[in-house]
Amino acid sequence: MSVPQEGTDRPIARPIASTSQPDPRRSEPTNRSLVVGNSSSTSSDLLPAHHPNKRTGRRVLASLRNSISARDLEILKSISTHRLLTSKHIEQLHFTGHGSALAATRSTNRVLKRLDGLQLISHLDRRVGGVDAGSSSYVWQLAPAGDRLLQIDLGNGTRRRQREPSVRLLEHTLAIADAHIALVRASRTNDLELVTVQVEPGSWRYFAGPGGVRRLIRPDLAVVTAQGEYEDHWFLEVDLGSEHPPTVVRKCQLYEDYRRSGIEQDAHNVFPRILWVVPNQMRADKLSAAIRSARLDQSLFRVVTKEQFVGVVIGGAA
DNA sequence: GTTCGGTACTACCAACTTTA
DNA sequence: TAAAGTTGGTAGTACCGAAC
Repeated sequence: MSVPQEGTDRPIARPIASTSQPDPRRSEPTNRSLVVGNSSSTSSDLLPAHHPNKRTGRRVLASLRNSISARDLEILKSISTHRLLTSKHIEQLHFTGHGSALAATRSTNRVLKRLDGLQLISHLDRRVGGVDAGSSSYVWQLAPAGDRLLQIDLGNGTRRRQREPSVRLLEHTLAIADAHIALVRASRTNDLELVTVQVEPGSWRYFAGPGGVRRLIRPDLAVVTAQGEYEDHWFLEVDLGSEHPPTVVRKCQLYEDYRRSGIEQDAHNVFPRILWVVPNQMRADKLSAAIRSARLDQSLFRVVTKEQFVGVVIGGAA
């Protein structure tokens, strides 16, 4: 669902489902760059100048790169993109052609164990508290070697610092991955066409606030879907029920400010609808009431449960 | 507290596929 | 063609929540 720019309520390439909302565009965009975290340094630059294995390390990584399959590399890229993924996430993304679900799971675990053995990935220790009952999946992250290998492959030089995530960050990161993979699965069943999905930090948007102050909105996902003749733009905010409604309202206000900048409309002719994905109906009612009670453009926001979320995206203009 | 059922994961083995 | 790698079936362990 997209909110059209005033005066140009349809995009150039494709008609867009839209709300009838005036668009008070104001300031000229002063900063439309996205933060992608790239730099021009090479992987050998990542090692200290005095490092005794500065060149050997790169050769080992190059050898590793040649020894792993294309699927292995895609798995590393997926983990890098999301920072943290469970075994089940990786199975749903990369192990879809197996004879049975059990076979897919087994194959997934074998491959992950092999990549773990190569020290390209590592898993967190937490395995307790799965869905309803039972153990939860392993949660995987790139190991330093896996990170460097990807930088070589992608020609980037920025490494991510390895650290144990907090429980809150872990849950939020995995919930975002859940949402992304739910869309991927829907696209596989032809329920919708997934045009683009940007995760953080690619989903971030900078804009100029009052007085030219640089401001930033950080959607969890920036998604463009297509259905038939229509293309829908969304900013997804995955809510775990941990933020107070006033905090959510402040974020909504920030989205309205960004909309007034006109940056998104200049790029796409439309402004995305902001979709809050919440854990249950009670939370949905609470956030909806908070947004209603604030001086916000109601048509810009939609609050849905995680069970309703894919259906709403498929519905587009719903 | 015990039992049961659900989920995730692993080990072993056999069959199949790929590669040198 | 043989070795190596991959895949799938079966059986088992570990862990947790729910029911009793």
